[in-house]
Amino acid sequence: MSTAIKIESNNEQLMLEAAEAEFLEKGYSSAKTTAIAKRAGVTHAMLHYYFRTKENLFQKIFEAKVQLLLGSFNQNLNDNLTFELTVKNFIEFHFEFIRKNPKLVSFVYNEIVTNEANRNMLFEKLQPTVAGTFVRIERLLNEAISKGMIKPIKISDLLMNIAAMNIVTFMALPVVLKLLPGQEDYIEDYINERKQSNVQFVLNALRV
Amino acid sequence: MSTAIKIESNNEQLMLEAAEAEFLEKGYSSAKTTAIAKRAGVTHAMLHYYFRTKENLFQKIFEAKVQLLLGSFNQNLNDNLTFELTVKNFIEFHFEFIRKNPKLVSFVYNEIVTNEANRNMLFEKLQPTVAGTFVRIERLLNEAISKGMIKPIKISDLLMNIAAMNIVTFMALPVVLKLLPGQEDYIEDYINERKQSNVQFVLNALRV
DNA sequence: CATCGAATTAACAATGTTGTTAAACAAAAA
DNA sequence: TTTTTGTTTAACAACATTGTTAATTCGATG
Repeated sequence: MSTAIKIESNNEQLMLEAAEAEFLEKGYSSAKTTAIAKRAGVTHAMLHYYFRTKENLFQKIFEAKVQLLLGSFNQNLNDNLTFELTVKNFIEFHFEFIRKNPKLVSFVYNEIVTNEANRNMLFEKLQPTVAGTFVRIERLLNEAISKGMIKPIKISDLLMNIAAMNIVTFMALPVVLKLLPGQEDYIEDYINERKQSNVQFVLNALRV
Repeated sequence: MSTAIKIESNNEQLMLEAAEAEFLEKGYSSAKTTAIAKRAGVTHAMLHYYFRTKENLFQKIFEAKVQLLLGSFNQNLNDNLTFELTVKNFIEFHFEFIRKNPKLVSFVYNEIVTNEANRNMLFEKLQPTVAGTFVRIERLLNEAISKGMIKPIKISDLLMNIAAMNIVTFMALPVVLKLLPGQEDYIEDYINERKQSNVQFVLNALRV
């Protein structure tokens, strides 16, 4: 859950947790330091004593969240599996990561779209992590294609489609909740069905 | 482009256009009435004279944008086509709509997520429009499935996947722009390739 | 032209938001 | 106990943001 932020005092911990919740819910510009302080149960002067500025506090949270997001790409791809099974595992791993961190993607996305400095920060951290996984998957993909095991497709298209289908599952939750009125028990079913459906959809699209 | 908002004066027109741009770029809470006024070239008191509150002004824009978004579902489905061609047309129509209105989806999405009143408003307007198209497509889909022409799939999954794959094409633009540095000429190519790729991906996933 | 009403402006008011500061407080070291 | 150091609070300051109001301008109509 919580990432690599070192905590000295108890209040600092409380403020970081409150800031994380507030920033993830509302984004940088809509989050208010006063609201964060209230949420943490401290005076808002405390925030400034510990972090000086809203910007500083945000950077701590944002950096941790970027790390978390990038970490989700560090999957250990087992070379011994069939490509289909590799894809299945990849989709399910990604799906479960989004399920555990439902607000993460739209948070990071919004901040990199609205702030170029954040965008550049993401890209620096992205280079090593993704270059490794990306290249490995691309090699496996192209091997499978040249062996005639799956239909040709660009790795970027495949990854974008997988991410999109998984993410939309959770982005649509506010809508789904309205369409399944009252029966919040079915949400779990909806999510699990989407997971299977996504795997099958992609595998069907890839099969020759 | 511009929707069914009646304009009395020239300044009102300018303010509405400025508000539309500002709200679409920043969302309700980050958009500032002073910025909208400056953008329209009028004093900010003018905004309040014409619209009284930021909320009023926003509602006008938001309602128009919801209408526009819903209108994109009013496709005339030709019953005489093969289901594959119907799907192809549907994907391409949706893709082109998103291309023409790249900020629309994330704008409407953000506002309905963060504000329950907006969510309810959307749902009221959604009932008739979508119920028609949705049911028609579902019927065509189930016919094609029962004839063994395509693999079984839930209509909601199919539509969500199509929407997700199309939308992610444009959501990813800030990232793609960084990865294709300098050569903004290739953006057009990237978009057109995505369009074809999405159609093929979905059709491959559906084919028996 | 005079007048009426709508459009526009400048000034102000109220509240929200970020950030500072001096003083009070607490805990540990001398 | 006194000192010292870091923590916490209350009060304030500066600016932003939304909204109001009274005065002014402008255009049409008598």
